[in-house]
Amino acid sequence: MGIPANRDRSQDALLTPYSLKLFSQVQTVTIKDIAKALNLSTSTVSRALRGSHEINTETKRLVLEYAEKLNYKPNPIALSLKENRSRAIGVIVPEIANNFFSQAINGIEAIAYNRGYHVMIFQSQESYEREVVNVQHMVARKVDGILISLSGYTTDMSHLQEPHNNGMPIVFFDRFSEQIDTHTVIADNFDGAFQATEHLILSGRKRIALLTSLEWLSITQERMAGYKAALKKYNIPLEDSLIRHCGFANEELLENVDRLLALSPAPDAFFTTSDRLALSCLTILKDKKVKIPEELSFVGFTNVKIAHLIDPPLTTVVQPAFEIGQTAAELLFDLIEEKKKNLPFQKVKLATTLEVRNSS
Amino acid sequence: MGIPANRDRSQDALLTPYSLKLFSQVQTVTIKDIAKALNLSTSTVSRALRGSHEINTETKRLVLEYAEKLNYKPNPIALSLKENRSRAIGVIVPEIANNFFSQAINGIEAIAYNRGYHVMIFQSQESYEREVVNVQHMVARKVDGILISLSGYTTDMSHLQEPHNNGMPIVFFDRFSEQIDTHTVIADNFDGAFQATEHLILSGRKRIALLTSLEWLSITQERMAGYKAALKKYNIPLEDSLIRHCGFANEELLENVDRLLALSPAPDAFFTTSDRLALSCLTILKDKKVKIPEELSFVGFTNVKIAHLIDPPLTTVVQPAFEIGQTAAELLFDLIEEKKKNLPFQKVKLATTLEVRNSS
DNA sequence: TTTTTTTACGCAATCGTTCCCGATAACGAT
DNA sequence: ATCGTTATCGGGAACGATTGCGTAAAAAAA
Repeated sequence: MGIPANRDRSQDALLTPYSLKLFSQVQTVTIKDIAKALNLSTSTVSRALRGSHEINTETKRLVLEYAEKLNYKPNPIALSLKENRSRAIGVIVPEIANNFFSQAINGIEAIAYNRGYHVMIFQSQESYEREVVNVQHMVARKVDGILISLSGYTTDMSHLQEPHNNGMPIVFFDRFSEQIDTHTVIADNFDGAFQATEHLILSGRKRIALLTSLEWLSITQERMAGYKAALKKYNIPLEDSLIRHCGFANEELLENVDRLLALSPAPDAFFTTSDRLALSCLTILKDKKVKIPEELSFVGFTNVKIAHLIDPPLTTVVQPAFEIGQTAAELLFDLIEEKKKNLPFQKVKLATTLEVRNSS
Repeated sequence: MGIPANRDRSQDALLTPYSLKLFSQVQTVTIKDIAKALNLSTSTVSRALRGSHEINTETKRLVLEYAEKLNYKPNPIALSLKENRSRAIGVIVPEIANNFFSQAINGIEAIAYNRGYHVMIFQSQESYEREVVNVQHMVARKVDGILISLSGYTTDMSHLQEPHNNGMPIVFFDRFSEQIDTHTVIADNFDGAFQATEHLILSGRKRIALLTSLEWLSITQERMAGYKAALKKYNIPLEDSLIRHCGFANEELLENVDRLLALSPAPDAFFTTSDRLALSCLTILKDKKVKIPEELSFVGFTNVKIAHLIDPPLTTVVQPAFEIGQTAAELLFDLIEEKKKNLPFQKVKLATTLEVRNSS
């Protein structure tokens, strides 16, 4: 009986709980508020706020003062919508609970904050699907650029290829893919692995097991190559059964360690090429009462801060994580600000250091 | 002379350098594109996309199909601008390179992703100023809620008080302040410290030094209280000189350790109540060749994953970091979605566990 | 004094989306 | 024949900020 079609909506409005008004939004001062208060147009206020010369000095003063008084802050979302950018960069790492990555993030943030950019951090949790979702979210949120270290299971690159083709600046660090032509920043994985292996050889080890990450990862390939090169230099025959690839499950690692220890002759050294592997592997070996370094030398490839506190103090290849983050961020900003836009893409390689301790 | 007002724009398009098209923006399909292509209005398309009943089934099908084909994704920025929300929550922690916090973040993300929210992670780096900037940025970006563990130097709360008063849902975890009335999730710091101290007492220690964080922090207060309660229970006199507060600089810690060791009689146990303190302190003690646990028992309050690998294996109070993150996130979503809006704010306390190892 | 220039501001479009109103049929009921 | 319903859809105003263009008045040049 004469009930309008939108009855529900008006009722909704009436039924809106008080708390919604109270809780739903943080009111902010807008340029419009300032304009109304000072009897100016929004365009004038806008120009005054950015100090345009075509605004009267007195007017500018009025606007600036009033804006200051009301604590006016420009709405970054409105700006993003208008300008298709966000003054933020996105970072994707497999996990932040990993010293290498958290240090790299610190390096990135150091550079970004200096340049007035914000950093959005995402974890792929070593999941390809999560990585895709994160990339899409970042793109949708109009980040000005992306820094990424690929998840362990990322082989298809179309989620990065598409934004890359459309002009989104992307820089790889640590784990990269050749499929996308852009800047890359990595530790000198080859040399790090070479040094570690050479160190083990020079300390008398001959059957050096290599426990390494998923085979197709760039870091795995490079570290494996360094290992092989060192063996070759010292004429030690390469034995495939000494090389084991591990995913991210602990059982997998346990099985691989078992197989290695079951070899005869058994290996006399373990070189594990990641944070996670090194520590989990050490745990397993200690459980098995393997004496380190007497029965087995042990070298890690990790950035744990407390390698020296471990029993035995852990010999480890350390990556310049902070610097890697810094460099990657700098290269990204070069792309974003199109400084050196005609220069070819670089592959920056930063030196690792071998910290020799008692475990080898 | 009859030049239309929008002449500039068409010229712009012509004058737009190629590189701008190439580099500046990732083009996306909008609702307008779909409307134009299908000869519909944007409102119809919008409604069709969200399955409104007042759109013809056939029209809906057309729109949905076309949107699918062009891979239409709604622009979250436009939505945020319109709806004053972002479907994202913000997290601020002192530092992510800390197992407790990174585990808590994982707990938060687990809950958030289930609910279809994104998580924005920020570090205060134990700096009050950074914390303020981060909070403001999150508020400006219209996060739907904030999870925060306060920086070590945050005493003034106005940066949180203001958004809180304006209805921004905020939940504290780990480090909180009584100044803001909202949900809080913490480990049972009192009980954790009590257990650790009691454990030391029962194993025969009498002069237990407490190395703890900045005095005014909630966690410090609680842990100190637990320590004192345990002493009292066993009638051990409280000695102020055994309690030392440390900031975040290493020299400060070194000085405090020196003073403790110089006491006579010297302490026979160290209880350090944070990740950072425990590990740095252990490093110092090992440098000084202090024998643990013979000369000195040592208990930490940390979430390092490799406490068992340390020499000596570290006795430690472990906080349920992941669960703390989960619980905090759940409470935040309760606030956001106004489920239990009339319930009083809770202070959730989750049990810690004492993992006894050789260092004590 | 007349013309030109400068100064200082407002108008309106735009970014992508939603949603409040209308508008226009078709249809059945009076 | 008139009217109210219902089903479908479009117009246009928001959200907050920027910016090209137009233009009045004031200042400068003629």
